[in-house]
Amino acid sequence: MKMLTSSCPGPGRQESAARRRLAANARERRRMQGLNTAFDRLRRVVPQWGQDKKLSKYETLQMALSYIMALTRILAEAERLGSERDWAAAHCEHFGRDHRYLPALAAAKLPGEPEPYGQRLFGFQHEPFPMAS
DNA sequence: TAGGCCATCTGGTCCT
DNA sequence: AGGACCAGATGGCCTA
Repeated sequence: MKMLTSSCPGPGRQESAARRRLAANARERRRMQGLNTAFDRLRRVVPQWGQDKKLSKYETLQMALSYIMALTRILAEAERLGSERDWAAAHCEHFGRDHRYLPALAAAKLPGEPEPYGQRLFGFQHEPFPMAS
């Protein structure tokens, strides 16, 4: 005797499948919302050249990568300079005493400057990911 | 109007 | 079996 299988969907089975699909859709929506929340948090800590337009997800990832690399370079420089005192002095020399928040600093445009300060200072630019063709 | 970006749905795959 | 993750398809919104 053959049992009922997926090749013979009864009304109950169809209903169950539809319910599971809807549940999966809802989970996927929540998952993507979580991902977008994470992107928003990342956007807030990453420099944004010109505050007018929100970075796209792709741009956010690129900017985060460039930013981390820039900060890594700064840390390496600090190590090279030796003591924290030397580093602080060098930092003030480069950035001025009142600049403590790097993203804002990096994104800031000086009057008459064509590009943001950080971009000029760090050679800060997009380093595109290899895109699948 | 074309192109870019995004949200959502959907089916497939892998893991527990 | 069910959940998480992923990628493709689709349609909506916005901007140049």
